[in-house]
Amino acid sequence: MGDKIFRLYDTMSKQVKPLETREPGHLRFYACGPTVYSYAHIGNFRSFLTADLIVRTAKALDWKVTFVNNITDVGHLTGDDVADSEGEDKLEKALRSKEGESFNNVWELAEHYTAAFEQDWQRLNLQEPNVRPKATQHVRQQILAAEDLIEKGFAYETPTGVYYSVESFPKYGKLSGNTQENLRQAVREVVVDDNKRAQADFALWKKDDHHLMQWYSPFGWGFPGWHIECSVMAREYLGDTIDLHSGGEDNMFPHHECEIAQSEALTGKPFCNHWVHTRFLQVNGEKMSKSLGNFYTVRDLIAKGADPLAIRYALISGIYGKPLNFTDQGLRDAQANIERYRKADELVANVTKEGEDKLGATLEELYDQALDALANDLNTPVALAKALEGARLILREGEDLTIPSAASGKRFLDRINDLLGIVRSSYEMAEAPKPAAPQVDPQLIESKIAERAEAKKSKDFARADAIRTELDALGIELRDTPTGTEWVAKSSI
RNA sequence: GGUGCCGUGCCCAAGUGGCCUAAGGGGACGGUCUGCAAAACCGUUAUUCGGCGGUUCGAAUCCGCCCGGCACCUCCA
Repeated sequence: MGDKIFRLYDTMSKQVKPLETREPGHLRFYACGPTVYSYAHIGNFRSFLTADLIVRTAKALDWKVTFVNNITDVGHLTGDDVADSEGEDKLEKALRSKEGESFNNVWELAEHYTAAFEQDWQRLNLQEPNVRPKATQHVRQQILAAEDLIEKGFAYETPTGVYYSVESFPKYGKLSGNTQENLRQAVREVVVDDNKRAQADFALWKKDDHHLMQWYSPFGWGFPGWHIECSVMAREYLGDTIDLHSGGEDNMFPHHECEIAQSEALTGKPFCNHWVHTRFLQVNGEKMSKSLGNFYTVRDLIAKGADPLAIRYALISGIYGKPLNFTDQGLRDAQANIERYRKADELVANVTKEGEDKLGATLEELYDQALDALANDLNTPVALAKALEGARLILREGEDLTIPSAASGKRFLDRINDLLGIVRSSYEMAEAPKPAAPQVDPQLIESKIAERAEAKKSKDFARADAIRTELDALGIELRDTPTGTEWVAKSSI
């Protein structure tokens, strides 16, 4: 099994190629994490889910994985107005905004959103990274890197900061397909800083003694540039050359381009052998934006009654390299599928019938097909189709499911869950397991169900149906099963 | 202007030269089950792949042009 090939599209070479590890069977993987100035939205998580599926696939191939996902808790600049001079800090801006009013300072704000991010991460059932380093805890290394780059002739100091000289690194632009000539032309319209040698030069350190987050450096008070944190943290936890680096498509330029320039200038070695970028998520066929009102955070959707695993399912139902259209209908589709897995999972847990194993061989084959699909440029739709086919095979047996078949079924669901994370969450949810319908008292529901059972017993079906209709209006759906009546809260999504 | 991704049934979405008269899900319709429902299960639902040309024995898949969507080009995953 260890000889299976894991193919992924590589942005640098613009082709699908085998993911290779410098140390056989050990993947060193860095995924760019969030800037913690607000709650993560589902588009952020589409990108993190790509990383999660890569980790899961690699593990399923029996690789060892060292996975690093950073937290950017330094504000940097909003860049909406002036990019590299006096732009506004994102954390500072968030601190002043309405939702920021409850924080005493930027540090508390960053901590709050970091904790929220980690919670969302777990709710969507992503596997924990080996290291989740924070930019603020690596400022010293970032300063040292800036000094080192000056010494090596790749950077220079000005009255406003320390800048990387793009012209000193001829490969700059290779990842994103930009030429330095194009960048010169594009940048000229946006940025004006006469202290910089070339306008495309980017900051390693910003001098600013008014910034809410500032540190002392040989260059005076200030804060590090955005790109240097990833170069420093990737090197610290994964070494000079890493196997794989991922991020959203917007990270291609400038962020990853700058990382390459910094890291390779620092070490003289190749920085990364394989680049993966996730395409943006669209919502109802449009760009997700606050002004269009189609901007969803993970917690908003959960608060509206969406099952976290359904959100996960919906977000991985398209290939990472293509735009994916997220719709309410898509979320409901996902919900229906998640429920099927839950049903199958329940079914295999309670079996008493003796007999043959009728499912083992077929399920084994389906699992292999699902894994093959993921190993083939992370083809999640095919993997999900195979997984669902297996779940249906289990459900089809129903009451006839034998103990050996159920054991095979359980093994299948366990392995599918390790691979795709859609059967059950690895994390204990502190919140109520039954989402939505918080306004309905469960005791009331139970008493209504009991009342209805009496009515049914005395063949008063009109009364029974009336109770069912009554609860339905409250958002409670009844299901009569051989073992009694169950209820589910209807999702409001 | 430069650099990429994409356009498949009512909706979402695989497939990227023959196994495609196009996977899978949702929806709809029919059936099993049920007092009736719901859930689950079974079945039906694209001779066609944005448009027009071309290459080829053969194209949704390759090439050209056109139309449409998305992204990046200094800090939004």
